[in-house]
Amino acid sequence: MARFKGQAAYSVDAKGRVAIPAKMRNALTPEAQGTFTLTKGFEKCIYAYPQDGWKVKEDEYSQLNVNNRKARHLVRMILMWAEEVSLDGQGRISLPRSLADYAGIGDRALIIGAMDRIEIWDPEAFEAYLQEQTMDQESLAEEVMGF
Amino acid sequence: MARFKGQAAYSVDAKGRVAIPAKMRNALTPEAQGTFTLTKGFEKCIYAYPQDGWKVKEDEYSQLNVNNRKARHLVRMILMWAEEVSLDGQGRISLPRSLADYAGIGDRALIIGAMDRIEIWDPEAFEAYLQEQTMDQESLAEEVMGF
DNA sequence: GGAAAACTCCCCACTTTTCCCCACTTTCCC
DNA sequence: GGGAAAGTGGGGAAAAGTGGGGAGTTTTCC
Repeated sequence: MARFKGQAAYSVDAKGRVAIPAKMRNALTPEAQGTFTLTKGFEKCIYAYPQDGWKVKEDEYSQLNVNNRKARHLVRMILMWAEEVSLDGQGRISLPRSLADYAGIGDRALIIGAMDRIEIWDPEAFEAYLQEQTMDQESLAEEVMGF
Repeated sequence: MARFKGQAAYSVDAKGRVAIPAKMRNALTPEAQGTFTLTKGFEKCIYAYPQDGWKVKEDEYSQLNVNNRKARHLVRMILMWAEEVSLDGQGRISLPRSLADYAGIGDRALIIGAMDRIEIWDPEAFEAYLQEQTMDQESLAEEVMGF
């Protein structure tokens, strides 16, 4: 499965298209077939899963208990915003209006590799997100990874 | 896995390239394939992990739970600055602008071997770092290793 | 129901950046 | 001292990024 890393800012053209960084395109496995599934991120951004990685996510959701009201709601919320997009000849995808609006994306987008997914942010929204995060990286690493 | 040691100062050319000392290049295992992953160091410098060493780090991060807010943040902070670079025919790598800026690197760079990684410093920033460290080496060794 | 607008998915064209290769200088080491 | 390896610099081809045209389809709205 592809592992994404790095970050770069790209322009979003009048047609709502953004380039996916070449480094991330090259990290895609052939199984992904140049296709991503986009969904709402937990933060104010768009998550883009390569097709093969999304399959795994779907399997996880399908194992949730349908008899649990909260689980049903979660699956709805995630799937209702999911949309499949493919790279065009120039290595771009087009952002669905609804998701771009949710993430507050205008004519620039910040693209961040985050392991199994790519995140697409409005540059200013990302700045704001960073401001909210108070914990320094060393303490965070200590708490999360526990050493 | 490679173990790096020693230090040397090199020039950074107009294209942002620095030579990796031959001694460190020779210490690389074939598995590294002449490739490094660069990230922000905890101090004001760039960390360069050989590809095989970085793989181990990445495996740790991939096991973090994406449904945990702090874990998501940590992965973002680490991976967004991570960039893969390869040695060119002359044994150089090119420093991404963003990381060079973070480390304050201009036209000279100090390259230091630090076990499983290489550190790339601005010579003056390293001087300043040394000034800040007040504890002498003997007491340091006692505190860190003398249990 | 039909025209206009919007959207999608192909292209092609241009600019900028990256990277690969060649050449020269310096250092190292026998 | 001489050859090889290491370090430094730059030119040019190829790739990446950006913008737009236009055909075909769908949606909107009168």
